[in-house]
Amino acid sequence: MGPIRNSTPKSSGRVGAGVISNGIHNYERTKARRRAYRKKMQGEFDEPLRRFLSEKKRMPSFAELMEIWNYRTKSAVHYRIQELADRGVIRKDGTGRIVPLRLEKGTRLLGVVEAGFPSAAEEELLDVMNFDEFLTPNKESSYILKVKGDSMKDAGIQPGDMVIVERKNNYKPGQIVIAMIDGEYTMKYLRKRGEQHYLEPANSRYKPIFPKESFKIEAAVTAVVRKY
Amino acid sequence: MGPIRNSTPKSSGRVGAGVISNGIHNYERTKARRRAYRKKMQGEFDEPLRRFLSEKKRMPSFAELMEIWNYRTKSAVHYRIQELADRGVIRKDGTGRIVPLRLEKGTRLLGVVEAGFPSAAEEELLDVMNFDEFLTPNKESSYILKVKGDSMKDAGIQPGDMVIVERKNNYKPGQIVIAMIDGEYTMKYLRKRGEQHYLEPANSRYKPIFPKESFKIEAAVTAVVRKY
DNA sequence: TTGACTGTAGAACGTTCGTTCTATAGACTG
DNA sequence: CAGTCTATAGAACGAACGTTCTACAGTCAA
Repeated sequence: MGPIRNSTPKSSGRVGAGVISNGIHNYERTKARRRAYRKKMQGEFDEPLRRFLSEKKRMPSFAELMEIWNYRTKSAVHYRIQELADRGVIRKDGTGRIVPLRLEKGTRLLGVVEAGFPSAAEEELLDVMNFDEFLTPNKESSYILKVKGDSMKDAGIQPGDMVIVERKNNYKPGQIVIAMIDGEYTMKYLRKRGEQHYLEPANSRYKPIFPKESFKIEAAVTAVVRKY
Repeated sequence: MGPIRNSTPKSSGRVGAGVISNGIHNYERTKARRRAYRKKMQGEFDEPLRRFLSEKKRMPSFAELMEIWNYRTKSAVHYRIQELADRGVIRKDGTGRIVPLRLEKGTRLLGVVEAGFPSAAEEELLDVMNFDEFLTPNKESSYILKVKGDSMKDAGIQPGDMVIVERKNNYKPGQIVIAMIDGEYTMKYLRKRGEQHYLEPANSRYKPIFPKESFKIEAAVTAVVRKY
C-alpha cells in the first residue's frame, strides 16, 4: 500500500504476483485524501514517541520503534527516523542513538487573557514552556521558602505562597531579599538611603526596619509561585 | 589500591609481583579517613551521572560510564551500577539498560523563612521539588496566560504575572476563573448568589459583574507565577 | 504511459551492549 | 597473623543495536 500504513498489518506490503490492481481512480480526490491523511499520520509518529519518552524516561531502540509504529522491519524505522531528524524532532548522536530535541512536552503559552482560547488546529502553533528551567535556571544556588506573614502583601506575596530565592554575591536596592537582621530572618524590600541599607515591607501597617547590630542578606527573591 | 580511586589512573590497579607493601598502619586513623572518603566519593558517582543526563538527555552506556567514572573495565561499572540500583538512584529495565529514578535535579525545599539556610552537610537531607510537575500536572488541559490589568490585585495577582489555567467541566464558586462575559475575556472570582453566578474582582475600585447575555467560563486559575 | 520518487519489507553485517567468570590488591575483623 | 570482604581488572560471550543494500508496490508529475 505504500505510505498509508497503520491500517490492518496484513493488508500492507506488496501485492502478490498475479493480482491485478484496479487502475480506475479519481486522482484529484485521492491526492487530497492522502495529503490530509499524511498530516494526521505525522502526529501519529510523534505522539507515541512522546509517550514512550515520558513513561520510560529514555528514547526507544529501533526494535522498540518497530512495535510502536507497527513496522515489520528496522529499515522502515530507519527511514522514518531520518525523516524525524530532518524535521528537527530528534537528533542522532555520534553512535547512532537518537536523542529528543522537540519532544519534551511543555505547557502552552497563550498570551494575554484577551487572546482567547485556541482551537485544536491552532494548538500546534503555540509556544510551549518548561517551568523548571524558567523558574530555577541556577538550581545549585536556589532554594524554596514558604511565606509566613503578610508584610509583603502589597507586592503580591501572600502567606502560604512559595518564593524561590537565590544566593548571590551582591544584592541591589529594590530587590526583595531574605535577610538576617538582628538575629531574625525576614523577607522585605532592600532599600538604600545614602550609605545605609534598610528593609522596607510592602504593607502600610508595617514600618521600615533599620538594622541595629547584625545585618546580613542571605538571598534574593527571584520568583513567586502560588498554587490554588 | 582498592576502593579509593579517581586518583591518577596509572597508580591504580594491582601491585606488581615482587613489590612488598608497607605493613605499618595506624588502623583507626586509616579507617576514619576511608569512611569520610567513601562518603565523599558517593557524591562523585552520582554527580557525573546527573550531568550526563541533563546534557545528553539520556543515560550513558556502560562504556561511557567507564570514562565518566575513570574505570578501566565494564565489570567495575557493573559493580557500581548495582550499588546505585540498591540505593534506588537508578533502576534497570528488562533489557539491562539503566533508567534514572532519583537523578533529576530539583530545587531544594527550605520551609518557612525562619528555618535558616542549610550548611553544606545538611544539603543532602533537603526535600527537592520539580516545578513542572507541581504546577501543571495536567499538561493537556493547561494553558499559560499573562495578566493584564490590576482587577485581581488584592488576590495577589499583579499585571505581568503569569497564571496557569486549566479547562474543566465544572467550576465552583470561590475559584478564580477566566470567563467570556458579554463578548470579552476577563479574570475574576466566580461567585454565586442564589442561583445566579457572577464575577467579582479583587480590587475595591472595581465592581462585581453580573452577566447580561452570554456568559461562559473558559478555565479556572490553578496557579500564579511571577518572576523578577 | 513512462519514469522518478516515496515508503516499506527483508536479509546480512559489523559494532556495541550488558553480563558473567576468574583473579587479585587492599581494607577490615578477630 | 589468617581469613573475609570490598572494589577493581581483564577476558570472553551472546544478545541487541543501528546500518546498509536490494527489491518492489504505490504515488506522482509530465
